[in-house]
Formats: sequence, C-alpha cells, structure tokens
Amino acid sequence: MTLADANDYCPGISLDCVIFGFHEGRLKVLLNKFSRYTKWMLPGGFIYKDEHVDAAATRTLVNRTGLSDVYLRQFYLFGDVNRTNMDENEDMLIRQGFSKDDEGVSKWFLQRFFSIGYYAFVEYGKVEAHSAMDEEVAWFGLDHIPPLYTDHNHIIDKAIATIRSQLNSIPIGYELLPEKFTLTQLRIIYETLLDTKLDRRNFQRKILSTGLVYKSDEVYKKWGQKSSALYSFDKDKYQDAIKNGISIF
Amino acid sequence: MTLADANDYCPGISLDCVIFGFHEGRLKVLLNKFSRYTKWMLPGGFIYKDEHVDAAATRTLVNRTGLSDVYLRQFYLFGDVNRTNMDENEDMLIRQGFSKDDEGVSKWFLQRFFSIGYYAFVEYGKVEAHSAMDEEVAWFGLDHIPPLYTDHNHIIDKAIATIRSQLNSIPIGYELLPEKFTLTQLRIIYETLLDTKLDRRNFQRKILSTGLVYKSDEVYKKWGQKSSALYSFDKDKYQDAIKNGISIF
DNA sequence: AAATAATGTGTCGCTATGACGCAAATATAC
DNA sequence: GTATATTTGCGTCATAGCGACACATTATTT
Repeated sequence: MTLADANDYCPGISLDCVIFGFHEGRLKVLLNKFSRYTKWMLPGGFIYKDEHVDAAATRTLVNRTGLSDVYLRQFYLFGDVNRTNMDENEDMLIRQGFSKDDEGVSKWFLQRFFSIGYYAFVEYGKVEAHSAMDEEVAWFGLDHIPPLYTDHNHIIDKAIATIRSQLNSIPIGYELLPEKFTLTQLRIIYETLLDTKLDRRNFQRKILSTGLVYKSDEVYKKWGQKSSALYSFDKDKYQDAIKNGISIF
Repeated sequence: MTLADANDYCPGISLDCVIFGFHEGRLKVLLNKFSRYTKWMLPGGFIYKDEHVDAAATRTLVNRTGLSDVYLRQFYLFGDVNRTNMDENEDMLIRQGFSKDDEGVSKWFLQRFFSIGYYAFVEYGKVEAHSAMDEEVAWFGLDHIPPLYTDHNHIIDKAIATIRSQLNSIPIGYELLPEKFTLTQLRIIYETLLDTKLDRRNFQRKILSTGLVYKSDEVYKKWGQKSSALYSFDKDKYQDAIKNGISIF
C-alpha cells in the first residue's frame, strides 16, 4: 500500500491469504517479503471503506497471482490482542525506510489489527507470481515454511486444520491440479492434508466411484517407473456435486 | 452499551452470538430487543480495545445468560458493505430516545460495521435470561424467527449451515441437553439441524455404538405414551472424543 | 374396548471399506 | 546382461456398517 491511502481503508482490520498450489508432488503456499525486511509474510491487504471484504480478498489475490475467478474462502478472524507486535511492526517500518516519528505511518501501523483469514487454491502453472514494487514473492513447501511475520505461521496452521475438516465438501483437486493429472497426484494432496498414507488402490476405487473423474486418452510418462494414466474432472458433474454437497472422504 | 464507552471499543467492529437452546422438543435461539425498538436482534456487543475477541464474546454471553464456561465458537465474519443500514440504525436511535444530531451517538452508530459471528450451545434450563436495563430477552423456535435487525436472519442461517457441516465433530448433544436425556431428544436435535428424518432404531444403534452414552437407571415418563430410558454422556470419553476428533455422522 | 402413538429389541441383505496379491513396466545397481 | 527396486494397473476377499423394516410392549386418547 501507499501510506497516503491509509484514510481510504477501514482502520484496525486487515486480511491475509493462504494461497495453496501443487508443484513437483508437494503442496506449497505463496509468501511474500518486503525487500528490506527480513521476515516473509502472507499476501495480505486492507479493505477499502466501501468495499466488500470478499472483494478485497479477491483484489489481493489478483495482485499477487494475476488470477481471478479462483476458489477463495474466508475461514477465520484472528482477533488476539497480542497478535500485532508493535516492536515488530516498528522494526519493519524502520527497515523499509520510514521514520517512526512519521505521524501518519505510525498511527496506521502501530495499532491493534484484526486479520481476516482467507484460503485459496490456485493452479500452480497459471500463477505469475507478481512482485509488487519492493516485494519478493515465492512458493514454500509446507514442510519448509520459515518463521513468519506476527502470527502468520499460526494462520497457515489454522487454514490447514480448517481445510482438513472440510475435505469432504471441498473440490480441492479440481482447483489445485491442471486439467489432466494422475490419481497419484490427487492422492498426495489428500495425504498431505490428512497427514496419513492412503492405500493407493482403495483411493483409486473411491475416487473413480464418485464418477467425478474420467480417464483421458493421454498418459503421463516423465516420472517414476511405469507410465500412468491421466485423468480429468467432469466439470458438469463437479459443479453439481459442489452445489449438492459432495462427500469424497 | 452506554454511549460514553464508545471510545473504549474497537471502532467499526461488533460481534453477534447465535445462542442455541433445546426446550420442549425444539431447538431455539435467544434473541433480545430494545424495549422501544420494534425489531428483535441477536445478543451482541463490542470489543474493548485491549480485549481478545473470544473474551468479548464470552462477556456478551455471561451478560445475557448468566452462564460462563459455555461451548462458544467463532464461525464467520460478516463484512458486506451494505449489512449496516444507516436508515435502520438512525430509526433505532431515534426510537430509543437519542437525537441524530448527537455527535457521539451518530458517529458511533452510523458507520459501517463488521460483525463477528459466534454460535453457542447452552443448557436451556440453566439460563436465566437476563434483561439488561431496557432490553427484553426471549427464546424463539427456529421456525418462528421474526424479521430481525439488519442481516441477523442471515447470520442465524449461516450459523446453522456451519453447524450442520461440522455436526460430525461437534459435541452438540452434550452441550444442549441436561445431564439425563432420552435418545429421542438427541435425535430431534440432529433431525432439526440436518433437516431430515432419521430412523429411530438406526440412530440409537449408531449413538450407542460410539460408546459415548450410557443408559442411566432412571426413566422418563412424563411425555408421550411409553416411558423411555434416560441416558447420560460419559464425560471422560466425551472429552477424549473431542480432542481426537469425534465422528458421529 | 379400540385406536393411536411412542418405545425396546431385533433381523436381513447390500455396499463400502480396509487389507492385501500379483503381474507388468520402467529405472537403477552390480 | 541380469537382478533388484519402484511404481502402476487390476484385481480379490472378509467384515463392519448401514438402510429398511418387523413386531411386541407400554401408555394415552376416544
């Protein structure tokens, strides 16, 4: 944000997006970092005074990924008094070249913030990780997330816990995978989020029995040992399933 | 609230509680109403500047029901720009005897509000519906909820939808029912929230197979035709089940 | 005395599920 | 070149759980 805009935003409230992608057999999240600050953070933003919260989240996502029309859901409001660490914020401001005596900057950043958590599923290959002015953007595997700004590690954990509990009714594969994918890739997503191993054969039977997925004529050869079949989602059936509530697991 | 306190609260954000109780075979929600205003509303409040959001919700609940130590969960942030209807708010203020020219009152109430939705399960019999100064408090069956203040009908709907989707992992019976209860009472709760009829015999088999419930020596006679057995929750097993994630349905 | 309504205790058949077997295709090791 | 490991495709089999339903029992209503 440009600090001049501060008056256009709702005070004391921000939003943070946990953006999931799937690449090289791993679930990853998109993080960014102010170039002169040490800590990575979730892509986030503020809400214009006349803007719907969901619209603000969509705007944040478009800015960072170039993608609109993405599966994006609000999942929790983080309202701990101590989640905003004033010392940490001051440190960040100074490193970014601001003076803490600057009234406008201090008043805006050195206050208590609520943060609205959103999670998003994007197709990794379609993302063009936009770096804003003085920002870096990068993907991090779930196992390799560094200590983040304020409670952002906690926000990611909560997002994963939420997704896990809703896995039955979330079209997660459809959103994360490319049009053609192997059932192993789909299984890895579920295994990662559920933190268990799933029997390969039983998983296939269950997925195929939903009828939401059909075998394409193409084959995936690059990887591993034996070439594997590529599948696609039946988009119509998928839309129906979401409306009427799907139950995969 | 006393309006003099406005400066102690976080601006632009409020919270609303959907408080569920079970009485006479029906699920009900607790609503209140300013005596001189026409519309009923969800019990709600504001958040002190140094107060955790959950603490503010607990405080609201204690005020209205006299109950602490209640199952209370945040479920959604309502952030539509138009959810706060300024005309409606002004009407309410005037009916309550305030002048719209009163700077303090207007500035506080005639602004955009976010609202954090909480739902709670309470034991109906333990509630002493406290009426504050000029408030009425009453229970309403889910089928008989009148048009409420702003988007409060929508908030209730969203609460029910959320609970419904989490019914597997929520200890709803334990929280809503008295210590001894019949399995029919428990079944009605599930039937109401799922909006379906459940086969009485299959339901019993399933509930008993969880081992979370045991038959007490007492019998419930008052109602219906045949006296029915009273059951209780095994509290230890219940605590374990919540920790490790229960799955009832 | 008959009708109504709710409860306790089952049965029965089907399906989904979890556990596992085995051959085929590819890569790496010796 | 042969052996070994890994991953895929396509199965089997026994069991637990589930939906549907039967029937006697108890109590209230008419």
